[in-house]
Amino acid sequence: MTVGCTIGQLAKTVGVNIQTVRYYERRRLLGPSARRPSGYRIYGEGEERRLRFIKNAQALGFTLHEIEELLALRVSSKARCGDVQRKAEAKLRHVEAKVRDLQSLATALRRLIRTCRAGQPTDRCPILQSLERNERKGNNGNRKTTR
Amino acid sequence: MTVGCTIGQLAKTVGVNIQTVRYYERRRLLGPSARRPSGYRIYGEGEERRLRFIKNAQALGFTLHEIEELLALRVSSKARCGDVQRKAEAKLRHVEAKVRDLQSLATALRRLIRTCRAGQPTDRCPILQSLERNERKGNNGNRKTTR
DNA sequence: CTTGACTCTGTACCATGGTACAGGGTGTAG
DNA sequence: CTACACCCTGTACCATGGTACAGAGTCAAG
Repeated sequence: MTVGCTIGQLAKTVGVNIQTVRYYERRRLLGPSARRPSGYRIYGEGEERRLRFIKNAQALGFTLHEIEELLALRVSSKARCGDVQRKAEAKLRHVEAKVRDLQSLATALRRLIRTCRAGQPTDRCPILQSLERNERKGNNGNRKTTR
Repeated sequence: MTVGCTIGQLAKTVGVNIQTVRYYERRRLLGPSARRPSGYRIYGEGEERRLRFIKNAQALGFTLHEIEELLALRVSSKARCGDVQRKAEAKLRHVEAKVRDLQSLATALRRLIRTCRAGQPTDRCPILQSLERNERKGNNGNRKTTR
C-alpha cells in the first residue's frame, strides 16, 4: 500500500491539503521520491511516514523550522538520541512555563468569578486590575513563549 | 510621572516598539488621550496601564482580538460585574481548555524524553520513531493547540 | 475520442503581529 | 538660527503556516 501514490492520495490518506504538501515541498521538508514522465509527483511509504512525522511534531507544538531540525537529526547518521532529547526538553520547559502562566490566569479568573457581586462596577474587577501590573515575575520579559 | 508623555517615552517605559504602539492604535486597542496642536500624540497613565494590560494579556497567550474583548469589559462604565462574570466564565473555559491541551502535550514530551536512551543513534530514537505513528489518540486531530 | 477528475506551475491571497521605510513637520538646546 | 532628535502619515514589507486560483497538461473510463 502507498507504494507509488499521487499527491492527492498522499494528502487524503494523511489528512492534509494538497496545497499544504506542495508548501512543505517548497519549504524543503518533504519532496516526492520520484516523478512520472508527465511530471506527476510520486510518493512512497517513506514520504508518507515523513509527512506523518511533520504533522505529529506540529501537534506537539513544534514549528516547521524546528521540525526541519528534527528531520535533519533523524537523517544525520552522526546525530545521537541525546540531541533529540535536548530539543524535546527545551520544548517541554517552554510548554510547562506556558501552562504555569495560564494556570495563574485561570486562578485569577476563578477568583474574579467567585468574588463578583453583580452590581459592582467593572473598574474594580481583580483580573482586569491584575493585568495592569508591571511585574512580570516568573516570565521575565520573555513573551513569545510558545509561538 | 507619565502625566503627558510622547509616544516614544511611552514605548520606552513599557518596553514596546513605537511602531507597535501605532499598530495597536490602528487596531483600535490603544489610542492617545489627546493630541498636541502639532499632532503629537499625548499619553497619560491610563494609556500606560492599558498598554501594560495588553502586553501582560498577550504574554498569557491571548490574541489581540481577545484582548480587545477584555478591554471592552474594563472600559465600559455601564458594564457590571455580572457582565464581566459571564465573559470571565467563557474566558476561563477557554483558558482551561488551553491548559489541558498543553498539559497533554507536556505529558507526551515527558514520556518521549523518558524513553530516550541517549547514546543511541537517531535512527532508533524513540522520540523520532513515535513521531511517525498514525494514532493521534489523546489529541484527536486537534492541532492548533497553542497557536 | 470525449469527458471528468486529477495534476502541473506560478502567483496571489489570507490572518496574525508586528517592523521599516520615505518624506515631511516639530521642539528644543546651544 | 541651526542642528538634531523626535514625531507625523502612509505605505510597504517581514515571518509563519497555509489556502486559492488560473491556465495548462494528463489519465482512465466509457
